[in-house]
Amino acid sequence: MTRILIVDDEPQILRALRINLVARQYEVALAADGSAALREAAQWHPDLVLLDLGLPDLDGVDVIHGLRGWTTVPIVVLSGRAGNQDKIEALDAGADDYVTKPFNIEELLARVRAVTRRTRAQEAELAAVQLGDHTIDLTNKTISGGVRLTPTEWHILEILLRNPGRLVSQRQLLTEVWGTKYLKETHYLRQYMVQLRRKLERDPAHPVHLITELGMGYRYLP
Amino acid sequence: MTRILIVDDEPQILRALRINLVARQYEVALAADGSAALREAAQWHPDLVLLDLGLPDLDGVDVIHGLRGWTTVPIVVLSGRAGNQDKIEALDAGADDYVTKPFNIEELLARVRAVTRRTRAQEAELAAVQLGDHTIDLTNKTISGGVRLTPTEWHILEILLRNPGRLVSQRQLLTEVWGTKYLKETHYLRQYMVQLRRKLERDPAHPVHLITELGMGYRYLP
DNA sequence: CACGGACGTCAGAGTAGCGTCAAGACATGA
DNA sequence: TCATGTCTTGACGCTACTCTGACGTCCGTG
Repeated sequence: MTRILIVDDEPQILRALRINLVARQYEVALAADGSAALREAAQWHPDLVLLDLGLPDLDGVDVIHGLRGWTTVPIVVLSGRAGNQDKIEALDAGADDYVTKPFNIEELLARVRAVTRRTRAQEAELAAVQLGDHTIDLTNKTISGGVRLTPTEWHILEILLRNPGRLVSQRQLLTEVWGTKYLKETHYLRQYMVQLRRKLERDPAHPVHLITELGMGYRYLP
Repeated sequence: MTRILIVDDEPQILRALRINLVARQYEVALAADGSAALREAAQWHPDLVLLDLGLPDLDGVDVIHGLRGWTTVPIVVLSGRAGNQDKIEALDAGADDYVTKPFNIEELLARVRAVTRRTRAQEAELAAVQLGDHTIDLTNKTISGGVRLTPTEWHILEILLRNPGRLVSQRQLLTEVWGTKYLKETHYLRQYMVQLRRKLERDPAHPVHLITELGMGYRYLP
C-alpha cells in the first residue's frame, strides 16, 4: 500500500485530495503547514509527498530542503504560482514533479503513478516471507541459508505462500503446476512436499509450516 | 557526462534544444522520427530521452512502449497536445514527465535535472562492481586485469550486475539483449555465459559469481 | 483390533536443459 | 580486397530435475 503525505493549508483541497486518493487505495496522511509536514514525514515515512508551496509557516522550497536532508522520498509540488522561476527552484531543490493549480485530478493521479513507479517496483521486490528459520523472497527467488529450489518446488511454494493460513486444495495445486490433466497425480504433490519440507522445515518429519490437510490439500502456516 | 536523445520532427525545435543542452554540457543525439529514435536509443544508450509525441511514423505512446520493453531510461515527453488524456496515457505507458509546448527552456532544463537526479545517483552506485578478482566499471566499460568483453557480453553482464543477488530470468535476458523474437534461443545465453565465466571467473567450470538457476535463469552473486 | 485409504519416504529410470567445443556466417576496419 | 574479431548455429556428453514404482506408516472407521 502506497503511503502519501498531503501538505496544504487549504482544508477543501486537503479534503478533495484525501477522498480521491483513499478511493484509489492509497494510504493518506495530512499536514496543514511545513513544520507539521516535516514532523509527519519523519514519523510516518510516506512513499510520496504532495506538497503545496504556499504554506503559512515555512517557504515551500525550505520544506523540500528539510525533507531532502535525510530522505529521498518522491516529492510532487502543487502550486498556485505558475511562474517559471518557482518551478525551477522547486525542482532543483529536489522536487520530482511540479503541478500547477488548478489541476485536473486525473492528471495529478497519473503523475503520482509515474513518480512512484520506480519506487513501487523496488518495494515489491522487498516483499519477503518468513518461514521458520528461512526468509523467502518470491520475486528474486532467493532463500536465506543458501537453500536452493527447483522450478517445480518454487511453483508449489509460491502458491502456498500466496495463501497464508488458507487451505490450498490438491486440485488447485495440480492444475496450477501441471495442468488439468494431472488431477489424479496426487503422488506428485506428496513427492514435492517431502522435498520442500526437507529443505525448509527444521524437522521435516514433523512439519510446522507446510501442513497436510488429510484428503483435502496443504496449508502454509506463517 | 549525461547523454540526452532528443526526438522531434521539427528541425527548429531540434536545433534550439541541441544548442541549449550542449551549452549546458550535455551530450546530445538527435532523431527525427520514432524508428530512428528506437534505433538510436538501442545503440547509443542515452541517459535521458526527450520525446515529442507528434511523430510522423509511429505513435508517441508506441515509442514509449518500445523503449520500456528493454530499458528504464528516463523519458520526458514534449507535446503540443495539452489534453489530459494524452498526458495520462503517456505517463502510464512509462514516461517520467510531461511538458506542454510551448515550454520555457529553463523549466524544461529544471525538469531534466529533476528526472536525471535519481538515475545519476543509482549509476554512481554501479560505477564500480567487484566480481571475484576483477573490478568492473560499467559506465566506462572497463575491467581490471586487461579483460575485454564484446558488446553482447557487456549487455548481458550489465543486466546481471544491475540485479545483484536476484534471479534474472532467461526471458528477461533474451528480450533485453536480442528482442522478444528470440525467447526460445536459450542456446545464445549458454554460449555467452561460458564466455563471461571464462573471462571473469577464477574457475570457469565451477562459477562462484555467475550462477545458473536450472530451468529459470542466471544470477550474479557479489 | 483389523482393515483400507491416504500420506510419507526411498531409490532408480528417463529426459530436459546445461556446458562445452568447433566451425560457418557476418560485420568491421585497414 | 583481405584480415580480424564477433555472432550465430550445430553437435554431443553430462548433470540434475522430474517422473515413476515400491513399500512403509499413520489415522479414521467399522
